[in-house]
Amino acid sequence: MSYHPFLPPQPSDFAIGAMLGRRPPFLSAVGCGKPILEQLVGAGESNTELPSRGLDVPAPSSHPQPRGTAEHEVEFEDDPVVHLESTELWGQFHKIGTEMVITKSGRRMFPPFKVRCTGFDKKARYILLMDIVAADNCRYKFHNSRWMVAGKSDPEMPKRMYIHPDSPATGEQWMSKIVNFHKLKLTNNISDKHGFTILNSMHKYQPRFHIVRANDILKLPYSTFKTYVFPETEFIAVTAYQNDKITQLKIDNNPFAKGFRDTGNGRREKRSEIEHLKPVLQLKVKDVEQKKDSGSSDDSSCDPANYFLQVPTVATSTSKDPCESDTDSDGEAKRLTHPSEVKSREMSTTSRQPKEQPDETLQREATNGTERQTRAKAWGVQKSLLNVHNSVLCPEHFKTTLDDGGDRPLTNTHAHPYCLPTSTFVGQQIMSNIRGSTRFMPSQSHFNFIGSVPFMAAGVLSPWSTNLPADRERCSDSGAIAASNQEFMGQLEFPLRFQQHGPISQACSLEPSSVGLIISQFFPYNYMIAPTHGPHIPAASYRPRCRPYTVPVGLLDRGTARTDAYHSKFGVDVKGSSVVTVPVSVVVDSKLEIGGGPASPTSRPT
DNA sequence: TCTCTCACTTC
DNA sequence: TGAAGTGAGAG
Repeated sequence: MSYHPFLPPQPSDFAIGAMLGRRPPFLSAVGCGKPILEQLVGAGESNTELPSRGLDVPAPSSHPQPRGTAEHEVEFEDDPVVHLESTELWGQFHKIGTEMVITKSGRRMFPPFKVRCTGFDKKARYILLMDIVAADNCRYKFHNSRWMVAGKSDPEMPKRMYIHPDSPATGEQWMSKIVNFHKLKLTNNISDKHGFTILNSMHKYQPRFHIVRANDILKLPYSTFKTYVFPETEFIAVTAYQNDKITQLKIDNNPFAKGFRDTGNGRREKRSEIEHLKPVLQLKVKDVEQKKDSGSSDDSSCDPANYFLQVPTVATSTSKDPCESDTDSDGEAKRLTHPSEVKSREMSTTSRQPKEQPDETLQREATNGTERQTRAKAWGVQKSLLNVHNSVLCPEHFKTTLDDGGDRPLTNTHAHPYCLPTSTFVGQQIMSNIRGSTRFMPSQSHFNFIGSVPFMAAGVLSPWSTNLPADRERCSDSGAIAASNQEFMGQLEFPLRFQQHGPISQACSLEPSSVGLIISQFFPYNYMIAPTHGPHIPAASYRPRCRPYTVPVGLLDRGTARTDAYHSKFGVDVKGSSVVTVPVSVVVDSKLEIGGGPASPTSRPT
């Protein structure tokens, strides 16, 4: 069975659509906390059993074979299995409700997205990619210590797909290392020119991992995609942390935030101490001055240490047990590769909590909420609060994905990706399926003349990129957004835009005259390819300051994917069998992360 | 809600 | 040594 990302969704597309940005009918406001897995297999496949406690898995035979066309059956002789690393850590975050900070200058994800791959054909070459798609069509707010739906989502940001900088590499190389996507950066800057992944704040997202068997990035648009989703990596993008527990978890686990750990000598304590010291110091200085004026002095009173001793201990809302030593200076590598340590940390974290009564917690959190509102009022942004629906998302919605609510650690099942069966996407299909485009209508000739299409640089307008604010305005209400989406789907228009040239730190784009032009017209992503990649792409094809191609909304994410996701039995990694299409604008690092292999001379060990 | 600066960290 | 990655906090 195959589908095309630009064709109207099929009835069975609901579940994946939920994850890919299309609002699923069962994921509406109240009580929408169905497990993602349930969403995945429940909507379109009514006869599909849900994995009870993560153990029972629908037999693959009960699902339509998610492979692509027959020709791809032949093409794919491998059987990739993907395992998410740091599942313990992801699980800890997921239980609370993972938040990822997005900034204008770009922020990394933490926990980092890392996978371990097996089942590759050792000799074949693969391209590994990652993208982040909207998990639903909702905007959220953090209210009363919970994430709640706060209305319809804002218009989608331009989609970008991140190609792992080692791509393409042989299966042997990929399998020899943990594939790390920590260089991927998140931003809320819609006009970002670095190739960062652009997200909307206060929206929920789901990272996806893709495997493409191809020996050349230029072949991406014609290649078969195998897509993997790890529900525990779902997160809400924020410009500032909302949940103190997430903040503390990040501080506890991210080496770069070590300075904020209570047990360290970090700035948090120092700054707090200084803040508390200020009045004391001022008084003391005053006192000293007065004494000086009176002709006397007190050396001891001039010793800052004495002032320090007079300052009460600073307590934070998420204070840790002072007895807990800070032995995590080894960095994330060690931390993330020792689940037992992570687990013990989790227990340690838990052990800190009992000192605080639930009521106190609620009271404190409510107070925090009040403080936030007060602050919001002060800054005159209360209107956003007045405009929410207050629809309550299942309070445990983050927890429900794979957690059966029992004692089973999230890790047990979180390691298993859920393949997203999709379909095969080839150029001819595009040709036969696209209709009604009025702008940059792809034609067969585009394919025939790949490589000879003139370079069309900056300046081509698109309502999906720089015009997005206008679109946002037009879609100021949910109906308009839906209408907008519908309009886009209905017209099947493929506006194209080549962004202006600009500095690119995270990635560079491919010279559009080769294949980018074609790609940019068909795929709702930016295609950004690193200039430093191996011998597979002629150096002449790269233009370091070249632009990514911004193409609008994720059509794939608008209901074109199929729903019959499935996963393997508990304890067994899921085999990739989804075949998506459509990459699109792909972002690639200029630095390599997995590596050391012969085909990746510039790579370095993780 | 968001942006910016700061002091701290890792690498 | 310095670039880059952190959350806190002010605005």
